Amino acid sequence: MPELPEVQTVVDGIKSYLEGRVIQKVVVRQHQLRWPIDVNLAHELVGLHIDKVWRRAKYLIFCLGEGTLLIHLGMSGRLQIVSDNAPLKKHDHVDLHFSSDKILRYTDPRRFGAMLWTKAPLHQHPLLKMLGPEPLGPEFTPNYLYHRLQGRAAAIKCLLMNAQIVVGVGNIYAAEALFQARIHPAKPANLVTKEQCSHLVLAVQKVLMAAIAKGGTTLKDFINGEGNPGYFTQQLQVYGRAGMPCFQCKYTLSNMKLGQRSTVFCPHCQPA
DNA sequence: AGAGGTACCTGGCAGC
DNA sequence: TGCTGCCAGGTACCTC
Repeated sequence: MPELPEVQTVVDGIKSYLEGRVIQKVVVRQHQLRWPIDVNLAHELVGLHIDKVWRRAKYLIFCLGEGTLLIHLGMSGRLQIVSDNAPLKKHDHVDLHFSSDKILRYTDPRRFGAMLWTKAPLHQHPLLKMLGPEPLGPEFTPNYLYHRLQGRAAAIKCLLMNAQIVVGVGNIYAAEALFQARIHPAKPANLVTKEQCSHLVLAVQKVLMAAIAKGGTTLKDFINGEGNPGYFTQQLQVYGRAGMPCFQCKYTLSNMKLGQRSTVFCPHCQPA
């Protein structure tokens, strides 16, 4: 499942190939993603030059001169550079062709992803303008987090996953960061202390950077088109380990639902 | 405005 | 074996 580290890995992997190329042809086999792909997408994109490929939150952003292609991988999306005669699989929804024998292929079994074309300035785009700071950027500081949590009674984990507070922290990394910071996931956000905010900011950055470092491994699979979903799993301390002993204290890890999401934590290391 | 719930979708798995 | 039902996940949108 693509979280921020994997999206970053995808960007790092494809940008050097894509930047400077001109889109020659677009094939859309499945329009029904999270939002339907514009029926004119192919018509709009053909002939455009890819100036820049970058990431904001979990969105991949292709700057194409007169407009922008926004791609979200949702839960199960993949972007691969493959040979133009690579065999077509069931959920290969979109291909971008260039003046070479390689294509960019978008695959997404669960179709929670999105591919949107916009000519509006990016800072005004409704999907981007409400986003909080990047977790690895200079704005995400203990002070910032502490102030954003004031007056909020919701569980800290829910706010950590709220993209208006900070982007890119999904269910896995929220659980891992709270464990590292030794904060109970259900703790009301306004009761999290300044000191805990310091630990939490560091923990979020640490788990994300560790995963990005591991993403290098994923990158190979990604380029080879083999796909290995097991990345980073060896390093997970709590996620997916409910009922198993805590690596730190051997206490049995608990599971609870917060915001409809399963949340694993250690009742001993993360006291209420 | 904030909090909680729902919808979208499919593969994988448990239980019958 | 085959069916049913639940779960996982990100995020916009709806309701209270």
